[in-house]
Amino acid sequence: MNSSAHQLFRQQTIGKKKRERTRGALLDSAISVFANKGYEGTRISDITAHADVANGTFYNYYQDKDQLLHDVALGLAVEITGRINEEMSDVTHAPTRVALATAKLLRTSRKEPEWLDVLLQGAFIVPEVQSATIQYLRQDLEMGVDQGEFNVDIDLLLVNQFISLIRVAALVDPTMSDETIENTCEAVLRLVGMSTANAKTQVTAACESLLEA
Amino acid sequence: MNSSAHQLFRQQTIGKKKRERTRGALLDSAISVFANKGYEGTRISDITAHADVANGTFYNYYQDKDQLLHDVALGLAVEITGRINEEMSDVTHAPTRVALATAKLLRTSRKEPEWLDVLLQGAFIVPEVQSATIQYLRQDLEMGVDQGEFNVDIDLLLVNQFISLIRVAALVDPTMSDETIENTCEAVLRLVGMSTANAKTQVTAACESLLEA
DNA sequence: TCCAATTCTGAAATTATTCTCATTTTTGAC
DNA sequence: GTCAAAAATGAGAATAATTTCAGAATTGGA
Repeated sequence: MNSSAHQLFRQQTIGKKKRERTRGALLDSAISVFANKGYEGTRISDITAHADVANGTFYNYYQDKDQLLHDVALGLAVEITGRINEEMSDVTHAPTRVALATAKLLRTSRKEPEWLDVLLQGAFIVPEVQSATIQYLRQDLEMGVDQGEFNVDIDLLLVNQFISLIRVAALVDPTMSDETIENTCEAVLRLVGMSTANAKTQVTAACESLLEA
Repeated sequence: MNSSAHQLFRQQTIGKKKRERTRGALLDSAISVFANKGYEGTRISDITAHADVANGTFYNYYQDKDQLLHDVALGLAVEITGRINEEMSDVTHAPTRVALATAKLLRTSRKEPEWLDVLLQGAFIVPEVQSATIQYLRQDLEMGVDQGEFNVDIDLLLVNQFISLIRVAALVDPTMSDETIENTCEAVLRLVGMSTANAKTQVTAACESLLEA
């Protein structure tokens, strides 16, 4: 086994001592297996087989699947939100930020479909991952209201509605076509109270700036 | 066991011969157990214990959990969509239909939280249930576009976005408060391209007509 | 009421998965 | 290169869930 395209955690542990490298292999394998079989459907042995280690090795690192999901999903949350936020540090217009963040997130999912899948599984199971995921989003939404661009109350329901639109995109179109990305960006802007026309304009602008970069 | 509040399938099989009554008990128990433990987390023995029958009895009716979920979710889909459609047969204004159907669905969920939960689980696993669920919704959405009220393309992505907003309401607020219902109705109307103000108006009207009935 | 057909039962066989730990192998500091 | 510490191994014990089926119980039509 060990045929993952991605190498997120192994990348992060190159040069470190063996213990961390094996942990990285387990985490990377967990991403692939959770994404393909679902968290509930995954057996410990699926992960050790994928990571090319013996079954017992798992227990040198984690007591159960839950702890593994926690680490994997939180690691993904930090990685993904970190990258996106960094790339948007100079954008101050809330609708642009929201459209850009959504498009960037879905583009990540096109390149690494397993990442978003597992991140979202984690966000619905591990509270800590949910908080980490929601945090940035909420800021941008409130910024949009302050700027008079979004016309809606920001509460937990809205934030979860937002996240569920992201999830649906990955579910309906796992290849994550440009069309799906744009439609989803427009949908989230409509959700926060922008007109269809206005949403289209913002998304077109944001997606163009994405192609330049 | 056998402590369910609801009795959907047993109700439908009263008077029928034993075989159908036992099947009804299994189906009702499946609703409760699937809702509380999730489909993946449910053991055959959880269902037979809840239905107060022996373990082996399950195998007189189904070969595996999948077949049971199919019957349960499809039964719920028929029951729920049937009821709602019947009650709206005289409503021809699309935004009213959509707001009303959403509110009615979420009110069902307040009374029988397990029903919507299991229906939605089924809709994401059993294709036949998905079709049954989507069918009516799509008609109303297209009607809204024809009437010039909805300003958006109707495709599979949009329909799934719609359903995911329903799901989120049940997830975020299992008690399904009036506030959650209204907020969700407004959100779906914004999703299909209505303005925040317009959506509010439609939802207020629809919810009032709901209180009269 | 009777009794053949139907349905249910639950102990036990089967299959699946987790978890342990004595032993072997590898690591990396010196 | 040496060697004590660290890590990995994998067979098998423990636990868990599914599935079967011969016999017991129940049903409902006559």
